[in-house]
Amino acid sequence: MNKAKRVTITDIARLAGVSPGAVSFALNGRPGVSAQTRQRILDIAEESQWLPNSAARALVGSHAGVIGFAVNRSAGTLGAEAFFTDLIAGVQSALAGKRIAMQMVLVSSVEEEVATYRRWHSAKQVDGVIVIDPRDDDPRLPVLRDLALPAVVLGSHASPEGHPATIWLDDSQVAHSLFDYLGALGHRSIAYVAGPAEFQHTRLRTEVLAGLGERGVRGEVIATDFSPAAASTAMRRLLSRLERPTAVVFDNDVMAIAGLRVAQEMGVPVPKDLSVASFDDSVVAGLVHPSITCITRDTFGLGAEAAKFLLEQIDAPDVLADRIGAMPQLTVRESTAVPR
Amino acid sequence: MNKAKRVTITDIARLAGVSPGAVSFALNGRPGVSAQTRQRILDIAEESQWLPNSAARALVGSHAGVIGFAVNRSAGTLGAEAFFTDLIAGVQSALAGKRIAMQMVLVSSVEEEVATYRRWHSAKQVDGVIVIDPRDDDPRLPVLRDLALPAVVLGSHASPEGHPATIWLDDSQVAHSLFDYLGALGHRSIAYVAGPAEFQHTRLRTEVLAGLGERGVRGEVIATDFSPAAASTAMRRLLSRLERPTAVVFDNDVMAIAGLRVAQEMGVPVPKDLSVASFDDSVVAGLVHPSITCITRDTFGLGAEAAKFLLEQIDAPDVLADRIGAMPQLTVRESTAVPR
DNA sequence: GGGTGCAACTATAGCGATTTAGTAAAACGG
DNA sequence: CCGTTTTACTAAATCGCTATAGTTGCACCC
Repeated sequence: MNKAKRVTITDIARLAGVSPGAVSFALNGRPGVSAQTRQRILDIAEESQWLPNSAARALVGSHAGVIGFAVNRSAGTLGAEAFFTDLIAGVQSALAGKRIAMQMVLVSSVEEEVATYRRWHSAKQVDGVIVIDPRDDDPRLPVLRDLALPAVVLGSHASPEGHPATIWLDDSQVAHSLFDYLGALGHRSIAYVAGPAEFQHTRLRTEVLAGLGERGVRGEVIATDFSPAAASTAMRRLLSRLERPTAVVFDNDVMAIAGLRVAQEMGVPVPKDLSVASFDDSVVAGLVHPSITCITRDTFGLGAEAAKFLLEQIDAPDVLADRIGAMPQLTVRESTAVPR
Repeated sequence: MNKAKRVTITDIARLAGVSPGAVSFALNGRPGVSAQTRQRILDIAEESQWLPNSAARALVGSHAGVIGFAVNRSAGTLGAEAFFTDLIAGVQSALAGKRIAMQMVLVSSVEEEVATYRRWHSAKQVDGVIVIDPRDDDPRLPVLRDLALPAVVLGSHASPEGHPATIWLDDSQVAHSLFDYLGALGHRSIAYVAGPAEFQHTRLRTEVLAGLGERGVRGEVIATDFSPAAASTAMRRLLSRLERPTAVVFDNDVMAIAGLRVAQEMGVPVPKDLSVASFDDSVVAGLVHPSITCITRDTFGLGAEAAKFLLEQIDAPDVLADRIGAMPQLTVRESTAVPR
């Protein structure tokens, strides 16, 4: 068995004939060694394939070299939505090359999420976290503030400026761009099959839809748990009524696809008799037939920006300036049309 | 600003009036302290919300408390496939409760993947890894063996038994269950739109299809990069020919959905004139119209099993007994039928 | 020429756990 | 009741790295 003993800075120090301290200076680009010695040390480190032991580094108090991502979704809905993988892929793209890893954990409640942050902080396991799905009166934000754990929140929330840093996503704008589009097409009865009511974006979207009332649009909201089954049920109920809505908007693409299927099963032609749209895009939304009109967000880019922002904040926790996320675009596809 | 100073075993030792060593014994259920003292220490630790500093633990040489997962897929195809999220969700389910985290990284080549394993091992960043998509002559396996890094490989590969441990997935069986089904329906010309040729499962499936030649089935393989665009192109080419295949099988569900759309665009009724099937299932595959006949694998369960197996191996690296993964099932849906 | 400054290092003290060796007191045994 | 084992601890080393306080040696300058 290959023992593969790990190379430490002490080994390098011995090889270079200097003290471990000098090696540390050299490897971290700190003053305290001559250019010549520094180069010699770097060469030896390279040759002997030295890699820093992250545990030791984390212990001495600098960085853990890890950012954390706690996802509060059931395992089932996780796999269905492309949002997470896209976001993660974006985060990874920003982390590539840097010696920073991402730790991910699935939690099943906000309480558990908060506990995870506490544990991560206490165990010095992560340097910062990415937080999604802000809620009204979000219990996570004060905790992150208390722990002084660097964080980037994606979305819009009521918290005052400052920690935690936020990439603001203007959900009202987003809701407007989709609902206004449907209104402009002539739809006067729109149903919105939403996710859980406690999410901030659900509330904002609901408000925007309600706001269209002045313009003669009757809106209706059905809360679900994001599952395709719930979407099917909602759709079936909507289409069984005498007064059907002429457009149904879903919170994500999987629910929209589920809804689409129900419409087809019930013989309701889309988009002729019914328009369908989704607040979330994905590759598949553009591939099904009819393809689904969606709000297209650069989730990958968002993930990358979030990671970069987080890293900046970890480096300089005091320099805080919230950012505005890229505005999502409306992608009109085949599933929406002028109502009959 | 809340300083939130971290509690260490030294603090607990002081509070309990014992030495840090005794606290360590107590907290780890090791002999060396009286039952009474142990309880007192545990109580104090609980009260003061002590949590082990994982960096310190990793440094002394026990465990890092982290398992690693390096995914070699482009960011784009990652989000499209539910496989990864399902697998990850499964892994997480097995890790929940235990104090073990999962680190994930996206790599873009096998070389980079190998380098990642080297780095992880050298930096003692992970205790073990999960390896997917085995290849012919896989360069990763000898490296893992050399590093003696605990690992679990998912799939079938040519390596002799022993390290790394494997959960064998019988891809020939899987291929048989799908291709034989199509053959039994009466299909005599089957196209297989596959992933990259270097994957072991691509080869095995190709072999099975070729084997059907004796029974009068003409098979044909088109290699792609797993992207829906490539699937569309392949499908368009297949359907433009005079002699169309009567069934097309895709390596994953997203490609199948892309192919389905092409068929619909070209006015080829599915399943009447063309059967479509996929080697990978997902929620969406069952929701599109027509729903797609798939090989359904309990990916979530597989992830959970892989994680459990890996943890066992980390605990006892010498006790190795490969396992047989659960056999995937054929899920017949609307997209396949007797050919005209 | 002796004080001052600076560059280039070394020595050493942690960080928070684990772990081994050592020690005092209690229990045991004949 | 004395020698031996066991119990219940403490003291101290250790992991790999960082950071701070020295310690040289050499140039500079009035």
